[in-house]
Amino acid sequence: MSAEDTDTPGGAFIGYKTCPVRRTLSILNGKWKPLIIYELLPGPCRFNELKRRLPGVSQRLLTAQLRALEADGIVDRKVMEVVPPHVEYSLSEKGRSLHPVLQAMEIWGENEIKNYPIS
Amino acid sequence: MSAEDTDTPGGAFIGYKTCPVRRTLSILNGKWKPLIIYELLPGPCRFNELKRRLPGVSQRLLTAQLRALEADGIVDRKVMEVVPPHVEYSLSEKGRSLHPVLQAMEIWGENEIKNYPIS
DNA sequence: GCGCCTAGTATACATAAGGGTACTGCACAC
DNA sequence: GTGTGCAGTACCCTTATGTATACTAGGCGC
Repeated sequence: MSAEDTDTPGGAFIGYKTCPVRRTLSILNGKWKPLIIYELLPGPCRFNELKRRLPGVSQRLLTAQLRALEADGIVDRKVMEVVPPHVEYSLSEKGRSLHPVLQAMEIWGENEIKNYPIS
Repeated sequence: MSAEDTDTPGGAFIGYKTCPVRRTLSILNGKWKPLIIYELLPGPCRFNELKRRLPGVSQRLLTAQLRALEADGIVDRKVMEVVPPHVEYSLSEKGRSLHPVLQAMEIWGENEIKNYPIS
């Protein structure tokens, strides 16, 4: 990494402009973001369905991380103006391009669970 | 993911026992951990050299994340009893097995930087 | 024998990120 | 009119991370 891009106005990663790993981490740096992307890989999903698929996440956090992913162009948010409200989240092209990263995580985790099962 | 492993005593990931992605995230969930592993991939490295290679990290954080990675069996810590002190960090076999994950992140980041350069 | 060097460790304090729960407004079922 | 589902928002609290400083122990210059 070059030492020139040491700017990080909003707490983003120093060096995300030039360091590939930091650039990727600047997108995936939320606790739930990789899991959200992982759950959206098969196809679009509504808010509460996503919440059910991600045990442990709170509404507040899920909203916040979805908004961040939307701002980064990873997730698309489609609002149907009906009652009850219907909001559909899906991966953008850029989001789908993260598939190999999530897949690598999945493969490593599968191997870990197989070799070192817990309780 | 099954709903049974909802235990997470110390703030670890719910479901890390059975969900592969969560299992991987339970190891990589620190802001600097992926970068530390990335920097250690080429070979062993001393503390201050690591610090120099990771602009933006503080001594305190680097120490803490190295200890966490050590506890997870990702990083080996070798202390030479000399003056001045000499401590060498390196990846364990388990740590090296994370190479594909870091590589996927690197590739994605490279592509991003190429397609969407910043300033 | 005093101050400065290395390679860290330890402490204190501030801010950022994560988390829990209650609450909204509207429609539908009962 | 009570309960349920949807897609959030508001409020408050706990971890995680960031910053700064002081400390270890021996060796070196003077």
